[in-house]
Amino acid sequence: MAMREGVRSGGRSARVQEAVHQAVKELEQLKTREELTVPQVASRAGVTPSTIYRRWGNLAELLADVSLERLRPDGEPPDTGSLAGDLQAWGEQYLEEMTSAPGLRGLNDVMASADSERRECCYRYSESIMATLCARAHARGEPAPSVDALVDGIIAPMTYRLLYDRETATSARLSEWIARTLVAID
Amino acid sequence: MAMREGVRSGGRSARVQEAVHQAVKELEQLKTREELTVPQVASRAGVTPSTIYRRWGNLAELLADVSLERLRPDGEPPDTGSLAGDLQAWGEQYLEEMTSAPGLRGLNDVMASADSERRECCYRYSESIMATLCARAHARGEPAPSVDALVDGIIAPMTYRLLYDRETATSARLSEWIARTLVAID
DNA sequence: TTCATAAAGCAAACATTTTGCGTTTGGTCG
DNA sequence: CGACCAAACGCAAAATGTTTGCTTTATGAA
Repeated sequence: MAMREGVRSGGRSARVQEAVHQAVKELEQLKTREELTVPQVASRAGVTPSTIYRRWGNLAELLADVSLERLRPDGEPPDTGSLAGDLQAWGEQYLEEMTSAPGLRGLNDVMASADSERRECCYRYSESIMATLCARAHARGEPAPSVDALVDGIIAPMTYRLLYDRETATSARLSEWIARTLVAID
Repeated sequence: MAMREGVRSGGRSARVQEAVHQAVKELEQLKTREELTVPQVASRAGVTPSTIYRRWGNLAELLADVSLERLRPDGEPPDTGSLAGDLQAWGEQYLEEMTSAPGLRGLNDVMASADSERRECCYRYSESIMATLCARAHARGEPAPSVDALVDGIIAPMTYRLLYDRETATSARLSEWIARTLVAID
């Protein structure tokens, strides 16, 4: 009875998804984005191309789907004892991830996807991390800006620089963004 | 002698480029991005597909190339008498452009391009506008932040919200970004 | 176990992309 | 000005990728 929209969750369907994702991850390391094709992925995953086309639509969506997983934060950000410290620590690690070849490709794959929901998903990841750090600050009795202010003051310039002018996405600048954002607490 | 890299600038080459760009602009209004194909564009431009493939590589790059033109600022931003006013006026107009269907598509096309140079180009457009407004402020004897501070404080959150959470890219928020950025002048 | 149907396989039809080769045409230099 | 070289284009065949109709498999619920 709990069947809604007729989506299959377990068994073969899940196995195929897993195999295809795995195949993409493996092939990404052997080939550039340009020379990666759906038939290749299908063949390595032991699946027919039509399965991939019917499920993901095209290569861009498949890649975005796989990359979104990689972009999802996997653990709690480290607690350094202060909001500024937490932001710096988390930001530096994020910058490092995103300036690496796979991180950059992941970012691009998500940006290239026609499905805007995926980008919103990235946004929500960042938002939830900022909320976590904010909550921590409050628990410590530390004054903290709103989550929106953190997103606008730190996430936005960091992401903007990563996307538009990679060279300037540095941890030195990160410090400035943090400082500016934290002095402006109402 | 002024021939560098052997790129053709005039004559047929330019005519073909113009025809292809024109064809893309026309077809964009009749079809969605999904149903637009290289052969279609070629046919409407009176050109063979192979010409397009050899020159642009693929549809994504062609669309990004065309969209980059649209994104280029075409005139001087209006002078309102104050830096805050200039930023608000320019920003509102930019937001309006970018939340429209063609503006959004243009933004997406550039983001989907594999060529990062195009994104850097967008960055430079914004940077030069901020520089213009800064120079104006200086001429008036008004205190003004650095261009980088304006980019990080205003362009970045505006672009970030446009890309990741369109609903929140509003002129009300723009006012906040401007206020925050201008009070922080060193 | 049985049943209904979502999802996968298969293969043919279809569309797009690549490529080799001959032709046109800018830009430069004698 | 006229000849030359190479870039860019056209054409068409070949290779490759994508879509689609139909059949088969196997999940989840009764």
